[in-house]
Parts: sequence; structure tokens; C-alpha cells
Amino acid sequence: MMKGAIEKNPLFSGLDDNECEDALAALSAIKQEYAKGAVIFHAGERMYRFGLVLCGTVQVSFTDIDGNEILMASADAGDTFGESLCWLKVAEAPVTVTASTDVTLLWLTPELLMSGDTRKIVQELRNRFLSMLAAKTLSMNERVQILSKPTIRLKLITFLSQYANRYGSKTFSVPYDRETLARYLGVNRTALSRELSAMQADGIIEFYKNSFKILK
Amino acid sequence: MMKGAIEKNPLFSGLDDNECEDALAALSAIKQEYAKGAVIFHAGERMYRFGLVLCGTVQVSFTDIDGNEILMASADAGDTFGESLCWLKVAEAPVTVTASTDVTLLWLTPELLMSGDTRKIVQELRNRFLSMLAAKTLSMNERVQILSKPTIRLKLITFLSQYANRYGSKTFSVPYDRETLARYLGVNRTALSRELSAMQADGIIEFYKNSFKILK
DNA sequence: CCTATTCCGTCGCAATTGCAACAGAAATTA
DNA sequence: TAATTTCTGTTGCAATTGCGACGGAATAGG
Repeated sequence: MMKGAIEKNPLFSGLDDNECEDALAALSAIKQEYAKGAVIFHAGERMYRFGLVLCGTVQVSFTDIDGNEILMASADAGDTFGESLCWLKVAEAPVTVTASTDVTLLWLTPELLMSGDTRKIVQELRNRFLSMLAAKTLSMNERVQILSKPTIRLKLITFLSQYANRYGSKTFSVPYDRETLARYLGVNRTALSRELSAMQADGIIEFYKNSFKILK
Repeated sequence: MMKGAIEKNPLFSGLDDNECEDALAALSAIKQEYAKGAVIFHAGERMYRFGLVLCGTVQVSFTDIDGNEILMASADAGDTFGESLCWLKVAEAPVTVTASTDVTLLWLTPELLMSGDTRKIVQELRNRFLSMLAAKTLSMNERVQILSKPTIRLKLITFLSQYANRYGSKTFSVPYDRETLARYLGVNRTALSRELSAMQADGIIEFYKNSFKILK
């Protein structure tokens, strides 16, 4: 049913049905559903489990020192959130997770991965969990790369190039509305619209809603 | 000798001498020295080992699509670099590592951590390696938090607050010169100097070279 | 089909920033 | 010590961006 989303996740991809069941059991998987807008996790609590999104989209925002909310990531089907805070047993997690749409997700507990359990599936999961974290680090590098660019245009070009690379095509759509994209890029929404229009006028890109085409 | 730097690193902290030796052996540690300015790792190669800085400072810069160099991190004694790229066996690592000062470092190979080796020390290292990656993710969150701020002043306040938190004091010094700090914050150097002066005039901070004091 | 709501682009203006040129301080080297 | 190089702060100006207000398009709900 939700098999698709699970398979997309590097923790489970390529496992056969039995292995998958064992893996879910080893992680004490619990399914839960949230309505659009619901708060999935409150900042300030400890994150005992991390989340794997089965369907829908969640937003992870960081509550900073002044109480402002900064969009850290949005997780779609197959994506996870909260692994680091969970693994490190951070007492007061500084992130809030909310449902952008109706959401179904699995809560997973990495407790067994920390133990000396030598079952094959547990060892495999340990390795995969590690790979997942490593991949997350690299994807955050990409975010930093974008945010470091001096102008909105360069941020957009970098962002769009990254997407084009990931999709292997110069035509693609992104899972953000303008407001969310602006926050992801760290810029003002209307300034973003202005720049998108300018880039289209300059013949650099074409776009319709969330679909983009890089002309270059 | 360099024991201090090693102990600062979460992979080795708290291990006794024997364990430490075993750990270094398990990671096939090799010591190497570089002169100031030397290139420690070239972008485009595969990173078979990750680095642990024993003394000195290295800079990790990201080479983006246009060939620009973006400062991703600077690693001091006890810090590591390249774990993610190494673990994921990325064929063409997109980072360049250079020596900001004369540098001594250990090259470490995580190969054994990927195996089914069940020796206690290896299991321990696996867990610690994981924690290290998780911690890196969180510290990158802090960087993103800074870069997401709309103005130089807010970036600085966020950056300085993070440092004050880490040191547990409102007086501290940072390991960056102005040029490097500007690149870390993603802003223009002279604009940074201008804003620092303005903040001092406004009674928010005091600073002398790389020493800062938050007055608030 | 109509209405309310959300989403998106445009515009003018003020504020912030990048940039280039420059000068003095500090550190390094001869 | 003198000379050279590096680092840092200042300033004027142009370019970019943030912000608020607005209107039209798209969407959702009845």
C-alpha cells in the first residue's frame, strides 16, 4: 500500500518483504496520521523517535534564539526527519514539525541500532542509517551553497541547477509554493517573483507555477 | 603528544590508551603534515579516507557548478572533515581542502566500520562515527540558521550568540579573520566591517580583532 | 455557479548591501 | 630598523532587496 514510499527511503530500499517486515519491527514502527496543519512535533520536547513520511508533506522549522521560525527542510513521501536529534538524544529539540498537507507517517525508534545486536538486519540497518545521515549532510551542503550566493538570481540558478541534476532533465517541478521556496532560498517572496519574471524575460528560464524549464 | 586533539574528537574521547591505539589501528590511521597554503585534497577525486586535524586549521571549500569556491567549514584541532563523502564513496568529491596554517592531521579509513566486524572497539567506533555525523548535521543547521537571516546585523547576532552559547560566556574569540568570517556569513567583507562598527557604536557589542564581547 | 480564500505577480519606495578605491594598522621579512 | 605584505576599517555610489499595498488568477467549499 504505502510500499512505494518506504522503498524510496534508503533505510528500506531493495529489501524483500520479509526483510522489510523485520526491519520495521526492529525499528518499532508505528503508523500515525495527521491532518493538514497539525503539529507533528513540538519544539522543546525530546525526540524519542524519528519520522518517515509515507504520504503528504511535512515541514521542519527551526526555532531560533529570538523565537523566529526558519524553514529547515520539507520532507515528502520517503523522506525522514529528526534522525540526528533522535540519535543524539537531544533533551530539547529545537525544531517544530508540522503537516503541510494531510500526512501519514511512520515513527521509528533507533534504540536497537545503538545496542550490540548482531542480527544481520540490525547491522544492515545501522549501516543504512549511517548512509542516510551522510546523505543528509551532503544535501545540507547544497542548501548552504544556495544560501551563500549573493543575489537572488544566483540563488535561483543554483537551486534550479541542483534540481535539474537530481532529475537528470532541464524540465521539472518543485514541491514548494512560492512562499515556501522563498523561505528555502532565504529571500523575500515578492522579490523572488520579481526575479523569476526577470529571468524569464531574459530568456534564462521558463516557468508555469511550480514547473520550471532551464533554457540557459 | 597530539593526544589532546584526539581526545577532543568524539570518535576517541574518553578512550583509554589501549582502546585508543586499537581504534587508531582499526581506522588505519596515517599521520601526515602539510605546509600552510598546501592543498590537502583536490576536488574531483574520490575521498577514500577522512581527515582528523591534530594541529592547525584546514578549510573545506565547495566547488560549485560555476567553479566558484564557497567556504563550507573550517576544521581546527580535533575536528574532522570528509566523513560523509568518504562513507558514501562519492566518486568525485566536490570539495577542496586546504591548509590555512601549517597542519598535522590523521587520515582515517572507515572501511572496517562498514564490515560485519563484531569486535567491541569496532562496534563502539561505528556508534561514535554515527554520532559524529549526527552532530555535524546539527552544526550545519546552525549555519543554515545564520545564512537564512535577512540582514548582516541579524546574521552577526545569530553567529555571535551561537558562539557565546558554545563557550558559555559572552566574551570569546573566533578562529576566523574578517575575510573568512564574511564568507562564512555569506556577506561582503567591507559591509561586514561596516556593520561591526555600527553595532559597536550602538552599544550592542565590543570587539578587538577576533575577540568579541556581547553587551546586548 | 457563486463566493471566500489562497496564491502569485507587479510596482514604488526606502533600506541594506556589494563594490571599488583608499588609508592606516599590524604582522612578516629582509 | 626599514620595507613589504597582509589585514582591517571607511566612504560614496550603484545595484539589489525587503516591504507594503494592490489586483487578478486559481482553488476550494458550499
